[in-house]
Order: sequence, then structure tokens, then C-alpha cells
Amino acid sequence: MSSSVVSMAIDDSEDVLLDGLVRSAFQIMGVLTRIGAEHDLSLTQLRVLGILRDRRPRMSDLATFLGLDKSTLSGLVDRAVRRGLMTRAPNHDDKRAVDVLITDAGRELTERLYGEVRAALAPATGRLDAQQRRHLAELLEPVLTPPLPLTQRPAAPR
Amino acid sequence: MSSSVVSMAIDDSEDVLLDGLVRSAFQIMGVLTRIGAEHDLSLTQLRVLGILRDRRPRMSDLATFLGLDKSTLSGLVDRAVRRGLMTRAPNHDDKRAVDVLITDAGRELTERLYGEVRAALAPATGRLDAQQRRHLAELLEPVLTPPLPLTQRPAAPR
DNA sequence: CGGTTTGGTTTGCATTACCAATTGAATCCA
DNA sequence: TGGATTCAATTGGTAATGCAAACCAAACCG
Repeated sequence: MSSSVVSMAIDDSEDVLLDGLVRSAFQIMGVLTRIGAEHDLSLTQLRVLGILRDRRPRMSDLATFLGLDKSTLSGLVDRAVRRGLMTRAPNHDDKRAVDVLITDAGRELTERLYGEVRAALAPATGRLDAQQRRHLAELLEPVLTPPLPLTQRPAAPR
Repeated sequence: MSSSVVSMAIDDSEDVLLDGLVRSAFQIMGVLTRIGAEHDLSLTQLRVLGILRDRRPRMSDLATFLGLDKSTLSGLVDRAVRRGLMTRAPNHDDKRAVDVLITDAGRELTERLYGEVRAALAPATGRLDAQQRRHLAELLEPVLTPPLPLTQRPAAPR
């Protein structure tokens, strides 16, 4: 444990970091929102598509992961299905459950959009050199909460 | 621009960083959204309140800064005013313009909420020691786009 | 002056998100 | 086994968000 007896100076590193994280978050969200909007995709839809790239979750797991109500997800997936970006399929293990899958069209669109996001943020990330970028990503890692496993039901709180 | 290099490792630092930034953004947004929702404040409202803490912008400047349509801001401010969190006041320089101000109640609520945000993220930021936090904030700085002026005009400029 | 631009609001619409209630499947237990 | 209960997802209702278009008033400019 880091002890508090390090220095007499005030430690404002928490606040400074928080401010930076929040500003960076809004910046990233701004880019995602804008690029999504240019293709009639909301932030949430873009996020879901990104998740579905390498996963095939059930509705309720996805809702939990996103922090959304199940009913919200129902409508969201409805619209995406109507646009041919996602599909529903019965879950093999549980006949009550419904899996969400990305379609080929959805995958294609997603890759294109994430490419645009990369390009849009390149001027920003490019202000660091490769080593700094790696270092930044490394420092960010511990801050990121371990993502809940989507393939597995979170353990019941005791 | 590809070089004829044999032993050079592939530079995936861009993608790794991008992934970290996006995930961190969603994490921060999740916290802000949750804490806002607990007090019936949307993400945008929370953001506006945060901005108004030390600024008194005109409607249109605020809309531009947020990347929102003016009409969106009209409604948003309407609701906030109805709740006593913000006020409108005529701009001194331009009789068409309307300034947005935070009220005392709004300020109080904002401070409380940002305190909660700090607390909620403390476990995450606490996984770094003070020096690492400073370093992370420092590396983040260049990535943040220079924020648009949104010139503070509490006093009459010239 | 008169025409145009700028600042804000209003109205109408789709989307997002929540909650409560419902249907159907799975599970529990007596 | 059967009946009750829990669980997964959808449906219906409401409020908030956000955009676009139409509009008014003030300011700008020839």
C-alpha cells in the first residue's frame, strides 16, 4: 500500500487526473457521436456494434453490460435489425434466451466507422510518439475496470 | 510510405491506445450517467452545469461548444430553469443574445455530484500512485484538443 | 434606409431510455 | 408429477434528448 507519509505537498493528482479523464471522455464521445450521426447511428448503437464484432451475447447479458434496461435494448436491436445490421437467433442452451449477432453488412459498416474514428483521432493521438502512446495505454490499463465477462453470468452478490 | 525494414516490429500503439481511450471514455460516461440519473440529471445537463461553474456563456456559444443544435439547448435550459438550477439573463453587449447562468442551488448540486463522481472513480484512479496519476494526466494533455475559447465573459469585454 | 445575417425560440418528429405489465420457458419443491 | 415461482424477453406508456424547419427580433452592411 502506498503510505500517506510521502510529502507535505498537497496531492491534487486525483483531481488533475479526473479532469483529464473526463475531458478526454467527452472528446472521444464527441467524435463517436459525430461519426455515428453521419451514418445515422447513435452512440449506443455504435457501441453495440463494436461489442458484437467478436461476441454473440444474449439480450440480457448485453443489457447488463451496457448498463441499460432490457426493454431499451429490445427497441435498439429492433431498429438495427430493421436496418440489416444485426440479427436475433435463439440461444442454444436456454430456449428463453435470444442471442444478438452482427450481420455481414453490420460488420462492414462497423469496420468502416471505426476506421473513421481512428482517422479522426489520429491528429490527437499523433501528438504523442509511439513510445508515449504505449506508455499512456499502459497507465490507462489499471484505471479501466475489468470488463464483466459477457459470456458468463456475473456471480450473485452474497 | 512503407519502409523496407526487416526487423521492425509492427507499431500497433495507435490501436492499443485508441482502444484504451474508448474504453476509458465509456467507463467515465457510465459513471457520470449513473450518478446524474440518481439525481434526475442527464449527461448533457451535468456537463452544462460543470461548464457553468466558472462561465457565463451565451446560448449559441454554449451550443457550439457542446456540439448541439441551438434548439436542443433551448429545451435543455428550459428544463433546468424550471428546476431552479440555471437562469437566463440578457447579455449586456448584444440585445438579441441570452446568457446562461448557474443558480446557487445548481452550484450546490453540481459540487455535490462532482464529489460523488470523484468518489466513484477513486477505486479506479487509486490503482495508480500519485506519481503515476500525474504522469497519466500529463500524457493525456496533448491528446486533448485545445478547448475552444468559450471566452469567459462575466464582465463586459470591449 | 433595405436586405441580409445572427441569436433564440417554437413546433414537429424520431430516437433513447425508463418503468410496469405481460408472455413463454425453465426451475423448484412438496 | 404438478403447481408455483423465477427468469428472459417483449410490449406499451411516458419523459427527455436531439435535429430540422419556420419564425421573430436585433444587428450588421452597402
